[in-house]
Amino acid sequence: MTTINSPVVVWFRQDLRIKDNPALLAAHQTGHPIVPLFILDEGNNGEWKLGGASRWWLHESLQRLNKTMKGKFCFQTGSAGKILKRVIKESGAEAIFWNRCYEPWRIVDDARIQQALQAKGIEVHTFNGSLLFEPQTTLKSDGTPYKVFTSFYKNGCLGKGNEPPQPQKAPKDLSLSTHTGETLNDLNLLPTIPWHKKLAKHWKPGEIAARARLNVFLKRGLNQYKEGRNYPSRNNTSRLSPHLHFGEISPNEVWHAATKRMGAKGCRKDVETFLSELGWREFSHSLLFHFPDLPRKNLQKKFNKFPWRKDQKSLKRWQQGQTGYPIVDAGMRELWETGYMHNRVRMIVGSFLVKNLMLHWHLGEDWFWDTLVDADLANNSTGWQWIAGCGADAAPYFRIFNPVTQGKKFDGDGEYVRRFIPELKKMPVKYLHNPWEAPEKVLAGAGVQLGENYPFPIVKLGDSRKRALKAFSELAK
DNA sequence: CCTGGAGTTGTCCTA
DNA sequence: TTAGGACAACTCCAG
Repeated sequence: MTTINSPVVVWFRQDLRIKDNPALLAAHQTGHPIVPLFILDEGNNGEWKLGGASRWWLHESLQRLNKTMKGKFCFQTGSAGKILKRVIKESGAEAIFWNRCYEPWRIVDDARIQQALQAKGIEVHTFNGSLLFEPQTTLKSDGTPYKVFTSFYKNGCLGKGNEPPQPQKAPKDLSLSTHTGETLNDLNLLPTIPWHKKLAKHWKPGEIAARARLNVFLKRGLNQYKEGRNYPSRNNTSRLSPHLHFGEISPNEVWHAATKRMGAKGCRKDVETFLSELGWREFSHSLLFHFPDLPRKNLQKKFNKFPWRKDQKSLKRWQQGQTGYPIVDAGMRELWETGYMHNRVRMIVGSFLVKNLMLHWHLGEDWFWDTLVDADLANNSTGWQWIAGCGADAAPYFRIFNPVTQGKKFDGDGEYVRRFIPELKKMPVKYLHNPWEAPEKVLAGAGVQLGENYPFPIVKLGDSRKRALKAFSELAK
């Protein structure tokens, strides 16, 4: 850069933080004033437009980052390529910094933008700000990508004594430069009907809240994590997923903070299990990178002829938490109410949709995409392919979750179901997960009238299980 | 190239 | 009551 005092641009995307943000740090170290920029570019991501819950989170997160930046953020809407060119020209910037993103359309678009800017003599500096290890660096010795988690994790990214980088400090005394743009509200991220107010009751987006969440988890959730993470009414899961998705906290920071607890008495297994969840995040991103069709195409081709049913009515019931299976309905209502669902329950509702209802995994994937605050292309696609059994390292087809067994096992006292299904609040625990089997007297005593204030099961477990097993086993032939 | 062990999270039946 | 095996075969991966 030749011109003294010419600004540099930092293009923020899924790295909405100042600590351990390599692009921001590098820009800061140039000594030039920084134009912090966010572009809402919805033109190039095909059918994966930001979901409703994600839009709310993004709005909140940007608002907080803008505050950290003393209100100097430059917001823009439109084509990223065009806007970058314009902002760079208008501001007189000679360099731009960003952290890389991994959605297939972004990889393509970013490469194009980088080339175009460099052709104009602009310095472009890009960094890894979102992953412990980037997907192109973790390959088998024959140069091909891993398809099995355990090998990927143990021999791949953590192989040969590899350790994720230590997090870097937040730059002090940022020198910021204003550039005219739109306001945050102009991005129109919030819905017109204020349904997002309920999300705000359960979540606090932003970097400060993300770090606070991490600390609460380390203090209260990590102990007994390995066991406790399976029980949806307990507070053992980290709930860091949306913070990680939007880059409000870096995986490096989370990794090293958790690793420090390894020495605590009896905590080693818990820490290891938690770290492996970060490993799954890496694995998902690796799969998406190497198999960009992952969100829409069965990784195992033989699934292309699977006889998915078409049944709008059942889909609706599933979405609304009206299937008549309490643990499934509680999960779907948790999702609608809070923008989140406990991991074990995600598997239960997923298995139910794909196996018991035999509806296409894309339908579940789409619904999660729209309603989850942690909606993430890599994690969402990998998860649905796994539960449908068509992905890499997938669940065997005969692994069909029984919602009653799962409910009794992992929500034995029914606390979770009662929390999200008030109409079953008074059901005795013996019939809470299978109210259709309760004697009339018990139902009446609990104020439950099946078919009136809580539905009868929409499918029979035994029959639908057999139907799925048959369909899945026929695929092999 | 060959070989053998293994693969996140289940369920159901039988003895 | 509980523990073990069947469920299916295939692909992946390391040596």
